[in-house]
Amino acid sequence: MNIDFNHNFGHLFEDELLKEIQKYGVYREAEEGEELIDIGTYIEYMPLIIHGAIKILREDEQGDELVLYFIEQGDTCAMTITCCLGKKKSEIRAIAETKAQLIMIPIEKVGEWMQKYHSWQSFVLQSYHERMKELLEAIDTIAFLNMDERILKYLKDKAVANRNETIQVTHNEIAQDMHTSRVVVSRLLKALSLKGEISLLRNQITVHKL
Amino acid sequence: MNIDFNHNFGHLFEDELLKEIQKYGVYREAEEGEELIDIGTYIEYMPLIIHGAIKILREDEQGDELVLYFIEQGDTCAMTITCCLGKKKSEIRAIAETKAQLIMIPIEKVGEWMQKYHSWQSFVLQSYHERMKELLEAIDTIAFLNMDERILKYLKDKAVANRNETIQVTHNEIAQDMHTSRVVVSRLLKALSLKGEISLLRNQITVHKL
DNA sequence: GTATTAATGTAACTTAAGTTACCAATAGCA
DNA sequence: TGCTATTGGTAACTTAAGTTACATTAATAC
Repeated sequence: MNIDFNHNFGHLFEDELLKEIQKYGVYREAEEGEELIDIGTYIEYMPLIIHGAIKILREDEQGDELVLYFIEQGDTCAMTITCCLGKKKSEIRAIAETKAQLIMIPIEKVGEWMQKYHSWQSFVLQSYHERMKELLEAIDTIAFLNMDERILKYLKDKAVANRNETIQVTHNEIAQDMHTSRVVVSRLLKALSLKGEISLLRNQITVHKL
Repeated sequence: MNIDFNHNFGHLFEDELLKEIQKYGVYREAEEGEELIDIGTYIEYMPLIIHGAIKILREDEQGDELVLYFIEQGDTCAMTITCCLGKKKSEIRAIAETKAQLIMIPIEKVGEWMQKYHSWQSFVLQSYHERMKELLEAIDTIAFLNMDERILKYLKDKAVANRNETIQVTHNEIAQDMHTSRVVVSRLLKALSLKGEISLLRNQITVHKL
């Protein structure tokens, strides 16, 4: 089994479960920008991220997007779990933020292991709790913060997900992820750079004080 | 056991589990407006709602509130589940929207039954999924809707929770629940009534086309 | 190098929402 | 009945954010 897998998940699970993951899990790689899950599709696997980061976003009827949060290695996408178990359609879209390596667990195993392995049950419930907290944080952000604070938070989250305080991104991409307009983003980025929070270059932003 | 309990939960659980619930569950009543869970407190019981409705809300550092959603009889508060299992603090506040009757399940039983009873595991995971969907809907609402649409949705949700298309509420209460100001609420309520969506009386709003 | 495209800067304006201030209507109570 | 507190109405203004329009700059293709 992959060395990164053991690094991220090895200590969480008992040996027997690790063997089962090795047996039934399917290894997969994703390129940056690749769509892993689309809204409205049925999910057959639950992904465990062993390397890289994934961007989770929501879309309204008009196709306008809003990034909810980033998930990273050691995480899973909790939204997929009951989608799997209940054969429900996905409520969110998942896009590889960076090149990523995943282990895909077939849905039938997810429920089976919940009863069989206590460590797996804890992991699944813990994942739910983490994702719930992320959603609440997303709500706080859009409900209680101004657009400039939201942009700064987005940049910091993105920098953490990319493990680099300098990120490659255009103003237009930010505008799409935050469900606002490019002009507004440019205006507020300028203000943030004047306040010394960030440095701007074409296609590139460096976040200070991460 | 309470007749409403059997009506709402009886068909979900096997007999043996129902007996355990009867044995370990603690019956509780709550008056309208009573706080059931506060942010930052440790949770010892997971509530099953057998009658009434509960309002779930979020608060920022300044103490500004935002109502996330209402839960009703037959539901539980999924946020409490991992709070229980992981001995975490509550991320939300829960207030009885109406007079309510609850069965409080002690935390140690919640995890135990997850492994023991498949119907309980399904119920808990299903609850998580429902609450996750509610949070996503809350995000859609604040991210994609204008304030007038948000107010109308709030009124409809509240009417459903109260099982009455006429609700007793002041403009100021709405403003607090929606994290806006009373003047804005009055202005938009007037516009909604002119559009024929609602009827206004002092302390009372009737929602048409529920 | 020059043309083309993508990215960014910026002014000027519109709109939704928040704020302040004050008044009127109603309910509840002494 | 009249006083008081709560509730709601509304005008006038401010502010944050969204929009339109166009200019400038940097990257890339040719």
